Amino acid sequence: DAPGAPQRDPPTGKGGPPAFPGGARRAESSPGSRQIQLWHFILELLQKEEFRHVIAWQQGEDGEFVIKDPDEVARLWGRRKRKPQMNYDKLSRALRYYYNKRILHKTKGKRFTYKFNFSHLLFLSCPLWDTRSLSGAMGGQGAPPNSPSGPPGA
DNA sequence: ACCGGAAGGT
DNA sequence: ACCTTCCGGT
Repeated sequence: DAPGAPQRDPPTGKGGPPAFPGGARRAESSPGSRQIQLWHFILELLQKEEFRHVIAWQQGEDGEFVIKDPDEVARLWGRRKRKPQMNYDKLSRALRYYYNKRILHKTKGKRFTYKFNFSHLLFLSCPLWDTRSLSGAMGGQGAPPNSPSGPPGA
């Protein structure tokens, strides 16, 4: 398959989704089809051999990856989101918003290099999960769970 | 290249 | 909420 291929349009129900009373996670349109998030897409590319010339894990550093072809990653992302005017400048701004969310941070001094905070991602997915039990298991092809059903807590 | 504020879109 | 667009500053 092709991660750059756009997703099918989910049938929009009528009325639209009103704000949830609890302020908790409401479905964007329907429970199964939320919009793809950038960090999901990045992981999607990273887990496929066919894109190793475009983006790849940095050897030796846990969760660190390097964008080898920024223009191509931006093109694929724009294709997925149906934003043909996407470029690396805009994509990287979106990545920068992840800094405060503690999903990503920049590896300073290394060009086009960022690092996932897997511990934080796992914690968001499952707050009771003990990350110490799999500290060594994420070098290389770490495959984090696909359940970002985060408890807001706030 | 990289940063982060500001406004806008869905 | 999660980006997209734009842009002045480093």
